[in-house]
Amino acid sequence: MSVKGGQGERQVSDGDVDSSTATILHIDMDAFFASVELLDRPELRGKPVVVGGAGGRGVVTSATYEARAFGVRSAMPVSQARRLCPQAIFLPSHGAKYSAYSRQVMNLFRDVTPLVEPLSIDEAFLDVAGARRLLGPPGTIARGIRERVYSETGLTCSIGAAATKFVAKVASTRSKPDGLLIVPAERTLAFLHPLPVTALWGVGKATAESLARHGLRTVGDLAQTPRDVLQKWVGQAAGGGLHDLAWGRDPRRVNPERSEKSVGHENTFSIDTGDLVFLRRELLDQSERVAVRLRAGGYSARTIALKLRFADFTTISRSRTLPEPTSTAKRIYEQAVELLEEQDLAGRKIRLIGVRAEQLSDASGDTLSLWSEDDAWRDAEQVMDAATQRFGRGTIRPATLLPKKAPPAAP
DNA sequence: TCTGGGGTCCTAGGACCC
DNA sequence: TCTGGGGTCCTAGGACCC
Repeated sequence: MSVKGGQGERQVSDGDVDSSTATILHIDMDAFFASVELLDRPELRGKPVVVGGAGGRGVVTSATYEARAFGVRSAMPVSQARRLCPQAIFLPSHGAKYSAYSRQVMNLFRDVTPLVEPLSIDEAFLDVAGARRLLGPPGTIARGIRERVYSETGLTCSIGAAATKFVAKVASTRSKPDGLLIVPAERTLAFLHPLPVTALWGVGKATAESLARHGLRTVGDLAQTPRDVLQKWVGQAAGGGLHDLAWGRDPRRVNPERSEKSVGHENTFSIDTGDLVFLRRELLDQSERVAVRLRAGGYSARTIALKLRFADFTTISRSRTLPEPTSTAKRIYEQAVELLEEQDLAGRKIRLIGVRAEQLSDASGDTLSLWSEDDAWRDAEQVMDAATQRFGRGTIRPATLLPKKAPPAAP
């Protein structure tokens, strides 16, 4: 039996498979950013299209399957992608557009069940156990979602259905693109054990190499290795986790209410710099963005972290925990600058700087009431003035999210 | 080949407390 | 004199994911 999809029909799972035990769906949009771009550029359909950061230092964020055929992959430097596939069409990212489509499909999922856990901008887990009475078995629900996603957005997605989150995730990956793969509970081990260890969520380059040194290449190999031996090789949590996953054990529930644990912004410069005035100005901009997002989410942060990446790509982070939580740009900026100025840069050039707010809590009772947006504005102006003196007026791009002169509305 | 920006989670050592 | 044991917090770094 084939699965009705968007652009074609693709058979992945056996037609008569009983999906009743595969109540967790993992839904993953296909080549999401590139596919969204194609909606506006239908003439590019069927061609290699690459979405990536503009400028000399960009990486590929999304590539059509036609581009992947040339070896183009996500996270690859755009310069390398150009060499692999010179005829590809390279497009810049449009983040706001992707967010809008993301919201649309997530809301569509919530029509099926409230138990939707978004994992990233283009994927989510759904627990459809409770939706079965109304909507039928998970396989039927999944086919319905795939049709609705395509008819309402013109985008295709792939769905894995299984008894656990982790197997559903592996299944959706193996069904790509534009596919559906159902793994009934009783077929879990037969499905998992032949797969390479790299198919497991959390096994990347380093872990795969470490496992290979011990002769472990498949999930079945992992399952046959005693748990404590695995833990010795790759660490307590990772080893135990891998052993559980290799046996299909994954008790994690679909959690629709997961909250953020940190909020940050970072920026890689087109040219490495050691100029402190420029770096402070960048920190101010980033601190503003972080603060705005904290307040929008109703959060305060107790820890502020600074991230620096040097010209040689070595990366350091320095963090400090505050006496009390904050959601103000001023405090965040002050901490970040303090951490920056404590570093002995010794003339080293910097390619990236970033700020992150950690240890988030509900904002009630935080320091926002003690601080006015006017304070932040004056503070911002001082830094901007210094930067303008240093670089000249025309070269300073305004910090886009500096507080407006109008005071914030009282809560 | 020359490496983005958004995150999560884990480890490990030291401080500190009981 | 030679030195426990556990728990929690803080910090730095790194693997990993999309």
